[in-house]
Amino acid sequence: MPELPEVETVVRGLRPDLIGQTIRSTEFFWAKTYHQPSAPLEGLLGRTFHKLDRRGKYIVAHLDVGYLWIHLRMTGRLYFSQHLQGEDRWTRAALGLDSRYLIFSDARKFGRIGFCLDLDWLEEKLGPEPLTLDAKIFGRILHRPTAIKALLLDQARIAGVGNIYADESLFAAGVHPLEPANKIKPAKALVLLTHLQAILQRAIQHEGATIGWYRKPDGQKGSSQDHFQVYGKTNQPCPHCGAPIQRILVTQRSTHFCAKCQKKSSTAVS
DNA sequence: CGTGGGACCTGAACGC
DNA sequence: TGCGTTCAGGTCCCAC
Repeated sequence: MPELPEVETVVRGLRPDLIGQTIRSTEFFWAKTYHQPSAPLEGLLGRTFHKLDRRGKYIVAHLDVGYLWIHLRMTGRLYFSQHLQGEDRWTRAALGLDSRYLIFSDARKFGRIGFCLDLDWLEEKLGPEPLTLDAKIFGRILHRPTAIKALLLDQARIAGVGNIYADESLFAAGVHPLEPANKIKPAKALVLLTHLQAILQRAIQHEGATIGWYRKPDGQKGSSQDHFQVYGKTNQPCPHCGAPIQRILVTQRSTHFCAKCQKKSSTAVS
């Protein structure tokens, strides 16, 4: 599931019900879900939720002592249940709260949960938040010959953008996904940043995109997928010019774009 | 230092 | 029906 808008939606959905709750028990049905290295699991017992935030694609809960973090990766879901085993067959962890469980369900088992006493490691790992990124810093990030799509996906450069919203933003801005970032002129970079932010904001308003596994904590689907222009639209007509949407691979990731609306300004990139 | 490939996993969709 | 293949919103690790 999980790009910035989906994670933000999950955080907003959980926040009112989680703040003030105390962790009474912890259960991990799939051991690897509890990320190592992490502080010992017992440290979570008796901890109270003070604040729930998002940083990039990480959910970060501020406890009275330390931090609980969760990364949904591809198929992670979070919801409340009266049952330790959750409501589906993919429950990997359960945190016992005051009167119910916070369930972590994750079909592909890629998701991770951890407990730490500081967030320095996270800040060292992640670039700035795209929604509050200013043009000057964005311009500095583009000062390298990397294909722009690869750069948008690099969490150490910008935190939170994933495959869908990278494709959608590049299309909206008319930038070819393989365009070397340092070939993008400042004016065009500003257009890209503006579209990226608008698209992420709109996706948050639509409560994320449900293509497969993603659900809001209340079990409902998001509707952001109804507004995609190019993602997953291979061979369908471009909404601007009617040319068929192309699908290529960029750093192993499926990439959708319109070859007519998104021209490369320079020669091919490897 | 950067990137390409494989690994980590399961399930859905599709071709035969 | 069933088998095989391909693909998936993410990230990590290792070889080059």
